[in-house]
Amino acid sequence: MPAEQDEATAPPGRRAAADTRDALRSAILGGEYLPGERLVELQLTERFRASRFTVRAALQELAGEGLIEMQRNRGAMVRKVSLAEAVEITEVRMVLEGLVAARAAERVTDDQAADLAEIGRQMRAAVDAGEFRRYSDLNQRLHALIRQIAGHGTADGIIETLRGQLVRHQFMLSMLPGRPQTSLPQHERIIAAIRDRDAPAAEAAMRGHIASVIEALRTLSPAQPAY
Amino acid sequence: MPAEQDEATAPPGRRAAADTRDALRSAILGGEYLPGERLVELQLTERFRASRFTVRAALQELAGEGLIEMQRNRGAMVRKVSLAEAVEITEVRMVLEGLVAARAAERVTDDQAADLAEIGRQMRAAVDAGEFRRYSDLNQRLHALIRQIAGHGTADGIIETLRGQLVRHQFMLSMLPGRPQTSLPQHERIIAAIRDRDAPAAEAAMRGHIASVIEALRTLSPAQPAY
DNA sequence: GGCTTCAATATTGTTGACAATCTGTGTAAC
DNA sequence: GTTACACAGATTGTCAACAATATTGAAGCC
Repeated sequence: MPAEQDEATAPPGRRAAADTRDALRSAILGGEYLPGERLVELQLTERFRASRFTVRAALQELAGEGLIEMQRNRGAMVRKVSLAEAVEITEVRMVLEGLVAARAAERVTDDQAADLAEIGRQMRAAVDAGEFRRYSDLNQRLHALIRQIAGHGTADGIIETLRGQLVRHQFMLSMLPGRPQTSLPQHERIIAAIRDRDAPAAEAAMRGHIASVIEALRTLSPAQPAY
Repeated sequence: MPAEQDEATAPPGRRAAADTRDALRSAILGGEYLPGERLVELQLTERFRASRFTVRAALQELAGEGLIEMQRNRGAMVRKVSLAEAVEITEVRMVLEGLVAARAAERVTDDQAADLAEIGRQMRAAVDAGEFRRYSDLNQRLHALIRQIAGHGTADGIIETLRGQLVRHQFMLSMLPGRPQTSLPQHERIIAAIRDRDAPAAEAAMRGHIASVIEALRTLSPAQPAY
């Protein structure tokens, strides 16, 4: 039953709504549209080979995710996230990921604990080798695995939405010298607490980790545009 | 400049998109559409005197809020929130309101502290008088005031969204006998901690309060439909 | 020169119609 | 009696055209 059209082999004709939404989100997250940039429906129509109806539906969904802002009769633009907002968003992530870490500690299986430990080892190797990009990828995998172990759909969805709003800031963060040396032991503490099934320790470790991310964010203040 | 049309005096013609969304949300929250009930676009068109385009936009927004679910080619229905999901949602609220309470403790002014204390006194009076409805209203006002003091837009928006998903469950909760006697001292602890500018205590008190809500939720298990 | 006014243009808001898909019912074959 | 099928009705998905609104630039006035 070929109910869903294969995206790869889709003819040069129109795109489905979900495809357009995903493509536009990737373009925004990939930095092809900068914060504050206007998203004109006609242009998107041409770029994504979709009708205005489809484009508009995609814009509305992304507005719901906080990636863009829409004003009546004035169209959509990529949302600018101020430093203060970035801090707020990360504070929310801090408590949510803390909740998730605690729940992961309660539910982790031996196999999953081994997977966590393996990521921890690779992280240390990456830091030792100075492979920052690889460390950043592992960082994302670690947080994703913890969320998977926790199986907390509600928190997971919110965290994922918030993460999208911060791509630009997080990119700047990963450029900060000395971050890996600071965060590696924090990650290791998180892994250890989950392995030990110590929920309060896991929550505390995760919160401490993200609290230090917030501090680092604040040091970026000058790099932030005025508005 | 009468850019915005006055809702009250709006002619019997079409409704604006935002109005339709708000009206539909109120109808769902007010229980006029039950969980699982299908929301047929044509019916909504007639009820809200809006075009299908407008109705569809409203449905998409409410889907983003988690109030309804949309399936391709199968339309929208009011979301059923299982007990497990209600617990998850309340867990998220627990950590978010904890964050907000801590921040309120850091930022509260003397005037605001006095307002909090006044609500606390009225709560006690309402419990003593057995006025449960009034106590429930005060409960909502208390949480709202704390969030206003904190001024944490990101957490605030998420909490508000989650609250909408739980109206039905919270209604059942307020019917539980003995709840006010349990929650009143918890509320008083929260107020005292914020008044004392003790952020960690405020967070702990708020988390303890909502944790007991979660426990109460779990006792509702048999009242919950199978799916 | 700077400010207001006004028209031209660009862009978004909305509509009704048509196409695609799903759902339920009745019929026929086994 | 049960299953498979096909058809009809209901419902959603998409489109292109039209209406309403905001923006831009130039002309006129002080």
